[in-house]
Amino acid sequence: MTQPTKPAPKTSPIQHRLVPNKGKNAPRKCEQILTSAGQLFLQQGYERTSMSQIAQLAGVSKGSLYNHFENKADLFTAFFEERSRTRLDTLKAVSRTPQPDLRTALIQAASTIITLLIDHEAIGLYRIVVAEANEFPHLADTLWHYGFSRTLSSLTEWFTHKHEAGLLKVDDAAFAAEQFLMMSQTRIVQRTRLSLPVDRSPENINRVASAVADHFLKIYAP
Amino acid sequence: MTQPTKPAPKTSPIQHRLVPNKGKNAPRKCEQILTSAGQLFLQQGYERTSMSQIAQLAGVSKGSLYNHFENKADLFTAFFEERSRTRLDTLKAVSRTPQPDLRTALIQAASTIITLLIDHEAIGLYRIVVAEANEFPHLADTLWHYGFSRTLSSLTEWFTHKHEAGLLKVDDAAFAAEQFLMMSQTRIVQRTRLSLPVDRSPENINRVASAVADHFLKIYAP
Amino acid sequence: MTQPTKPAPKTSPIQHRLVPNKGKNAPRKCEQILTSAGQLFLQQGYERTSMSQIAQLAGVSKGSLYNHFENKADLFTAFFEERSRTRLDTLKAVSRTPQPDLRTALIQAASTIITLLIDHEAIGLYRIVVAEANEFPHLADTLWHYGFSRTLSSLTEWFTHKHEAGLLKVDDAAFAAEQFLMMSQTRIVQRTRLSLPVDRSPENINRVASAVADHFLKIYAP
Amino acid sequence: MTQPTKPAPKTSPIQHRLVPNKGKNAPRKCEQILTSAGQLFLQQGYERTSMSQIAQLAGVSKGSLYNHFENKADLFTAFFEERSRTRLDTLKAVSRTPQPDLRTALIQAASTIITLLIDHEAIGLYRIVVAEANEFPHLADTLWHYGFSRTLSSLTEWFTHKHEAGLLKVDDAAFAAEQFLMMSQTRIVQRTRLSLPVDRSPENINRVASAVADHFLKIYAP
DNA sequence: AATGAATGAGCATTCATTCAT
DNA sequence: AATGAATGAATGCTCATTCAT
Repeated sequence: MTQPTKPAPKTSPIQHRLVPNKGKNAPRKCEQILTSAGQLFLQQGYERTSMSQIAQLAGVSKGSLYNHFENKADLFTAFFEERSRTRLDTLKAVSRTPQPDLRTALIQAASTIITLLIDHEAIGLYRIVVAEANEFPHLADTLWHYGFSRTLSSLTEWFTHKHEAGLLKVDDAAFAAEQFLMMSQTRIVQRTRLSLPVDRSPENINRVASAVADHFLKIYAP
Repeated sequence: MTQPTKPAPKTSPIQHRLVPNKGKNAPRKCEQILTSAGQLFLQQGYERTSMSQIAQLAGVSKGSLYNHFENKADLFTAFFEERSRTRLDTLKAVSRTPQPDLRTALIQAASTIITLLIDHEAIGLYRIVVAEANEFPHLADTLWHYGFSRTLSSLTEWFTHKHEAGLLKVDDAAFAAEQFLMMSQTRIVQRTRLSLPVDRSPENINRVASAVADHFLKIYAP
Repeated sequence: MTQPTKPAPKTSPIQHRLVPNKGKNAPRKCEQILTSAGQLFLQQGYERTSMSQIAQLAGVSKGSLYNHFENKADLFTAFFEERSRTRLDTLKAVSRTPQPDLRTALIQAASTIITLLIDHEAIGLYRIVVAEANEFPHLADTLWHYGFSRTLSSLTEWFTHKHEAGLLKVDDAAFAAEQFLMMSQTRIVQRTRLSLPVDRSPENINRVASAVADHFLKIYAP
Repeated sequence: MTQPTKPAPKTSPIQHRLVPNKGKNAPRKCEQILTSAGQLFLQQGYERTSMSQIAQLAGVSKGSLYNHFENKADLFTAFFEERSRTRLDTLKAVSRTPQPDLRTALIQAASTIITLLIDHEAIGLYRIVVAEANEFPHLADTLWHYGFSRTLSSLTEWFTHKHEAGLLKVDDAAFAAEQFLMMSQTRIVQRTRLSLPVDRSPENINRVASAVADHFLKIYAP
């Protein structure tokens, strides 16, 4: 390898090509930068992360950063979109797995949501959106678009289907979905976001998820 | 303790911050500084606010800042505690006003919570806590202590009382309180925090509050 | 020699710069670069013009610049020589057009000189020579060689001829030529060079030119 | 002395106070910076001079520069105005010294002008004005205001006086003044500005000055 | 207490130039 | 000949903090 900072060539024929890529190792630099930037942005936020730090962690020169991204804000946005897309992709799959009965399905859905939302990276992304809402208003759009929006659509569709099947009585399925998402954030997610001490064990997650499911059924039982 | 740059012994993370005051206008200076600092911190966050900016807005010299506060982090903490205390004081009054029937009381409580939480300053404080959770972990304690904690106690007490009166069937009043608080944040509060467009009219607040109350009653009706 | 970063032997400071040309559109690239470089150098000066800018304006890659020119200084010199040669060529033609009487001829000569010297590009070249006199001392030689030198020779020859014809009494024709050139720069040229507001209308040019001619005749009338 | 970089206290009760000055050594820092900046700007021009260089030469920290001047452009402007004012002050005194006869006076005036204009610093200031005419258009105004304008007024007044005394026949004294100034720049000044080799000996200056005087008299003799 | 000049480390960004492709 | 990613030094400037007055 002629490139000193890159230990292994990527052989996968399928790769994301967000950046023009002539040689075979061009995308690696870009990914490397994005990965390092992400690590730092998530940990320290936008302002506390310097371009020098990113360059150093990525093992490239400071000038290289500017060959791939116009400026710090651009790099930040690129990182955020990429992470939002790849990270939250799984959220939309909530409720996909078929379950014998509705209650079990709801518990599983709530449980999945909680688990996903207290994931280190999801917390970081949320933190960033809230922190930089004034400076980078479009981050919220991105997070909403790739994150909540899809989850909500998925849940809405699901509830509508159950409504038609007579298993639930949901007049405003969209609001119900939003409410379900919100109720799932009670205690564990909420406190985790504030870095407050909280029991995040699977047992506790399941306990909260069960309560959410039960309460949801009480509200929307036909 | 949790403050990064100042190892000084703080006997309690939450305490009333009083600056020695000899002359008659000494507190003026201090207040002036805190007010200006608050304005800027809430608007731009910790990192983006410089001591020079604060000094300029407060109309004092840069050096003066350091006569009243050890450093930037100390000033920041002082501002945050003062604002949390004075601002969120009202939150604890939720549910105080007596109402003819329970549903109306719940609607009013939810409505008050929503209105308080989407207030410009409350949003700013929340933003700051989330943004600086890594660097200033004690901010969350402060916010919790002065904010949610009291509201939750108040609600818990209320629900317990209603339970004993046979008007509700609440086994875990603390969880119910937390859930009520969370449900109240559906849609309006949640989206406002992300700076997403949302209808914040009194009518819509009331609509959401009513839904919260109805659903809460469905869950906890005896 | 006089070039700061390039020690390469130049047999003469002034020489025709020809770049090897194999294909048919090779000179195109070179010209394109020189044209774009010129545009930028004249507008912004040497330091403020970056190689990236030049490459972008010329529509070539940054690397290409270095295939045609050793470095920035070399490109700058090449541009300056080419422009000096092609631009100031016309200056030598001053006094060529035959006129019925001497006064008319002098007026026309002064008028031509003024018009040429306040031309946008001539001003730019002068500006550059003066600005970079320390860093690129040979620019002055080039400008002198292609510009003033020829004009002065032409004028000197002309005055000598008139002297021999008894129409003028010029003992030091070279000094007279230099003086004529200098007097022609009174007011209009001088102020234009400093970007000061000045009336550059043909009428005013003619007025100044007439004054120059009349005064010149008063000095050197036989 | 408490200040390490300042070897001697200024005791003079009269001093230029362009910058607020509470202590006794505050103005020194400012002067020190201006002096160093001037030295570098005159030598290398605006773009090639860096703030670091200035700070280093002045013996102050880079940050200090920004306590006294808003930015590089501001420092540059301050330097230029101060130099223009103090330097060219003497120019207005041209023609002040009484002389037995007009010719001698004219020679002396021309000689003074030439000597002043080929002074190292005057050349530098002129160079800077021409070089930065696009970026800093107000420099020309400053130079004109403090330099040529006053000289021209002085000469104009002088010529008018001689005209009224019947010693000259000058209809447009202002133009005559401008012409006298321009003629004085023939050869020596002109070439010096372009860094071209030229004989700058007092004898040669006197020779040119005499020619200027004689020719001027031929033009404007009554 | 109050001031504001001084500091020097750090910031984002640009630059001319190189070199493997 | 042409490309454009890579480099690392240098740029103008800001920052929290100190300290003599």
